[in-house]
Amino acid sequence: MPELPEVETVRKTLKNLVLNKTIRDVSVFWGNIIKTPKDPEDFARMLKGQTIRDIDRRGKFMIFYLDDLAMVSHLRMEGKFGVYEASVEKPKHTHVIFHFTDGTELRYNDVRKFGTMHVFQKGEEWKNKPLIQLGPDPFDEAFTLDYFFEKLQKTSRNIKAVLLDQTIVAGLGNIYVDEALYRAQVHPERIAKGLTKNEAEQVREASIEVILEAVEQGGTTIRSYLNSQGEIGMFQQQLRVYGKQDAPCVGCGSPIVKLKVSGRGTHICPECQK
DNA sequence: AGGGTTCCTCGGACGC
DNA sequence: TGCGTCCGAGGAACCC
Repeated sequence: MPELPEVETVRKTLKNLVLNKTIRDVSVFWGNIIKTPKDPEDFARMLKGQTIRDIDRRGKFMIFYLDDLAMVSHLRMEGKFGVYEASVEKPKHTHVIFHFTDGTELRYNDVRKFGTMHVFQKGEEWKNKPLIQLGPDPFDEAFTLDYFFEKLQKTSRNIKAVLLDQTIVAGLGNIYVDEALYRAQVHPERIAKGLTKNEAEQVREASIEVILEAVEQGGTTIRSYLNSQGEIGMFQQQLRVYGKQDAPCVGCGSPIVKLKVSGRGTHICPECQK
């Protein structure tokens, strides 16, 4: 499940592979992935002849900058980008292919078909969904304690739901929220407005710390995540609660418990998180 | 405002 | 034991 650290790792590895390549044509095999413009043929027409100039990222979104366009891509659960020679056989679940003029192609593969792509004229990407409402990255200087604490005051949702809300802070998903709340020793079902300012700061700092460590480690590979060079991440070795149900807590030895919070599988140490 | 539903496929669990 | 069936996993848009 690509969250910020996995998307950042994909961004870095993919950038080396596609920079300055020119799109000759685009094939879309599953149209629902293309959200803007609505018609996949218009999407393909816009991209033809454009050269990839940069790849940026905000939260879990990658932003491909071309000559005149910005392509915003979300991998959701299982989306993957890879660059191949056109002669290499196309595997199952390849839904979009960007054919380059040099005989290679950028392929988008996604078993669940949940990923999305939007193309805008450059500059329009921040004025439209999906980027317009996105909050800051956790390590962005805009993610201050005052900002975060004020957001917490305004909602009766639990703290886990708030951390998963991409309009508040962008990039945390189920894995890193569980890890951050464990490190902050805060129970995921705590009502956001009930946290003290000190607890909010613990949560904020733990979120930043977990995300930075995971970026450093090239992300977390659970089941299927690989970067664009086919390499796994290493952060799964640092996980303390996610997927660790029944294992002893590294802090106190009590068994890690799995429960459901806001409809999500959630992992906690019931002794350490209050 | 916030909870429920939807998208989609696979693999693991379950039943016989 | 082996095979078929069912359901959970999950991010975010959309609906009420």
